[in-house]
Amino acid sequence: MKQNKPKYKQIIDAAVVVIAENGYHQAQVSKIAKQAGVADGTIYLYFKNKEDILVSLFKEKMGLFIEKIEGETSGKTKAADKLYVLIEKHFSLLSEDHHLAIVTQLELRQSNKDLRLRINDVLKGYLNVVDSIIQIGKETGEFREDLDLRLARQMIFGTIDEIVTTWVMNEEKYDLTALAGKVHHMIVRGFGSSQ
Amino acid sequence: MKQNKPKYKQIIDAAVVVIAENGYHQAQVSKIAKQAGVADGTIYLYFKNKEDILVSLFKEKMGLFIEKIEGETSGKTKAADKLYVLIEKHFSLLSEDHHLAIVTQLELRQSNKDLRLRINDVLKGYLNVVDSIIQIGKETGEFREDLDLRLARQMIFGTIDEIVTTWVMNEEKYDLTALAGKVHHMIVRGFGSSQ
Amino acid sequence: MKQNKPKYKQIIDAAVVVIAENGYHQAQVSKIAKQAGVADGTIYLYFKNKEDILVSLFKEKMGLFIEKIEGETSGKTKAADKLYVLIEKHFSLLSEDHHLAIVTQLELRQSNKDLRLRINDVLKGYLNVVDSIIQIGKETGEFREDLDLRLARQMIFGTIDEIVTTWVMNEEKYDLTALAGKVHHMIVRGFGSSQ
Amino acid sequence: MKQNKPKYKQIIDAAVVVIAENGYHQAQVSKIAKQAGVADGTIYLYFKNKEDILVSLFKEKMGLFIEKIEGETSGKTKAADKLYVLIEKHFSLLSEDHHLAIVTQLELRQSNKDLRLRINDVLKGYLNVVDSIIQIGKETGEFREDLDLRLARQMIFGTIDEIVTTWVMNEEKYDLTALAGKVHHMIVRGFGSSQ
DNA sequence: AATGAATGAGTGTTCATTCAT
DNA sequence: CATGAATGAACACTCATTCAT
Repeated sequence: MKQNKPKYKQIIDAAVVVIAENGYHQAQVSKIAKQAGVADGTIYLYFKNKEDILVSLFKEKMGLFIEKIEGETSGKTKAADKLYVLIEKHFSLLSEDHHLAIVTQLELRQSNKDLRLRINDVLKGYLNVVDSIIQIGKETGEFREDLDLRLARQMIFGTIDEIVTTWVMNEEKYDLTALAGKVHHMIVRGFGSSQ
Repeated sequence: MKQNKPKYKQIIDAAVVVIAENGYHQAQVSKIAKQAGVADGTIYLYFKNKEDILVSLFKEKMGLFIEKIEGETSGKTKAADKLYVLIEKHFSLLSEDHHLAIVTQLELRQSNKDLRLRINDVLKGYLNVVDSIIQIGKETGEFREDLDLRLARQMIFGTIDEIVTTWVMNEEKYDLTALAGKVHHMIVRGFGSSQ
Repeated sequence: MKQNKPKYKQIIDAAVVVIAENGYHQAQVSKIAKQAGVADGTIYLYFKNKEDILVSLFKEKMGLFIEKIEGETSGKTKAADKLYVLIEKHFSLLSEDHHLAIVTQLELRQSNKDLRLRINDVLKGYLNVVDSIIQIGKETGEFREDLDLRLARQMIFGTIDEIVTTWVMNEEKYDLTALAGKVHHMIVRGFGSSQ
Repeated sequence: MKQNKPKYKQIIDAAVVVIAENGYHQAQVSKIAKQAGVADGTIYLYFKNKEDILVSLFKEKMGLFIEKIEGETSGKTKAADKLYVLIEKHFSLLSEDHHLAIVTQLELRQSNKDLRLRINDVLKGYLNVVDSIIQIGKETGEFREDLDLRLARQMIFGTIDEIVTTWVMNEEKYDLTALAGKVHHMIVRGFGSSQ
């Protein structure tokens, strides 16, 4: 398994650093190799081509991301609590990894359509977690019965993603994780004054 | 004012078509020139460089977009009604312009950080409309007093944007405008069952 | 017609020089461009890719070659005389163009199968001239009636080509053209002594 | 002697197969190693470098080739008969070894000048056989006294080689060996009608 | 104003060879 | 003897921009 060889992870971590610090279009393979401390050619012993590095990067990092979030949400029973944990964890995980936040929110989005389609595939794992939370909420009566699953999922992901992206673009000047409560409340209770 | 000369608009419209049909990275200046029916060099009499075409494109189209939405929302008194109109109009305007939808939702996002910052500047006009609706809602008591303006804005924009992007990626297979009501309800009332 | 533009010929002539002096595998596009006094990119305004330069080179040069030989042979009536002129002209034309001789006899043969097939296509023009001479000879009774056209053609071309190649590999140390008479005699009369 | 170790021949035979099936430029050392059933590095225990494989290949195969032809020709007394046997054997040996025919006639010619010079060295053994036949013919009066040894040799080799190459390029669709008689007659008696 | 020929900087990938095990 | 992971040099081609006409 190539995934277990140390150089595989070494190169992926190097790619995150290089992309975060130089931008997507300035992340040449030779720069990644140098950062990883290997020769250019060595990259191609572990990855089919440059795109494969980027997809693998996203898979590895997003895989861990989803795992952690799944682990945390499974500790809660109520859908609303699960949702809170998801938001809070999403924010905190990216707050803790400056480079990864830049890469996933800004740089990787500059990739071409093919790459973005493959990235979206990986994202499906995350969206499945979201879906199951909504489903549970509907079943327990916490959420409206007539809630549209797809739209609800898109609202949750769209809101979280937009908030994180703005935070990254603002150079992470404020405490993202601290916003989790308010965001959670907006999603669950909406804008309306409680009457 | 160059903006009033016929070739200015001609080139921008050509850019929309070329980018929509070929993708951002295959939208060479020479292709845009050909589509516009002018020589390559002529482009540079109206635009400083390629980036300038894209920013101008976004400004022109988004300007019209904002104008129309502002016009429609001003016809409503209540914040919730204004918000509904904004969502409905946002969906319908993009539904009506296939090329523009592809360009703004998919292709232009592949641009580099600089260009995206300038695009965000243009977007501020739209976000101001959103802000004023939220503000009105808070003042009239329609919306919660403690609603965080920035977060609310990000939720509205993030939700709408994610829904439109998914719709475009799904090749616009379903009726986007028909979703306005549900989306509006989710935003204003949240997921919670009405108690 | 691109073929009439001065830079087209300029680049082809540069390619002949560069290949002759550096060898096929050391004839980089940038070297050819430099020799031609144009920018690298200019090459691609006149040629589809590197292979296209080489095929065009062969077409142009071999085209002239065939034209001249056809012109000279048509001045003779008897097949044997035509054949003599063909051999003599073949030798003298390559004797006069040192660079071309190296390129066609040694360097261009290092190309891959695809390119060689396209080169063979061009050669067909030359072989047609040979064929028509043999045909005439057979019709006039100068040559044996049962002479196999294909084999005779291959003997003529194989002999001439081998002699020229050896001469080029020996660094053109002797007078090639002076050999025409003997070669002609060997082909027409064979090795046999008195008949 | 490395030449006697089993892996030496194993690698050479692998090279013939790989070059014949993939072409000269697609015959990577790693592919040859795989075909030979050894590790890449093992190649370098038996050969100085890649070029050495090819030269050795040519030496081994051409050595056998010359041996066989020498053996057969020595069984004849008259020069013309020896020449016939040489042509017939040359054709039949290559007809029997499809891979070798492709490698010697098409693929190995794509090598660079250095390699071709070393290949020519090996070829000298073959040309010496040809020379001795011509010499004998001149001495016995079978061939013209004033026959130019070098040109006669080049005619014989050039003719045979061209005929074989064409046959290989035509995917060996016809019986090559059957042509020996006609070719022999053309060389010895020429094109002229016997009067 | 309009043209379009010319420019030239920039980069992913292959593969012969080495050498520590 | 044998291995095979690691090396790193080398190059065709694109395309935004310019400027002489």
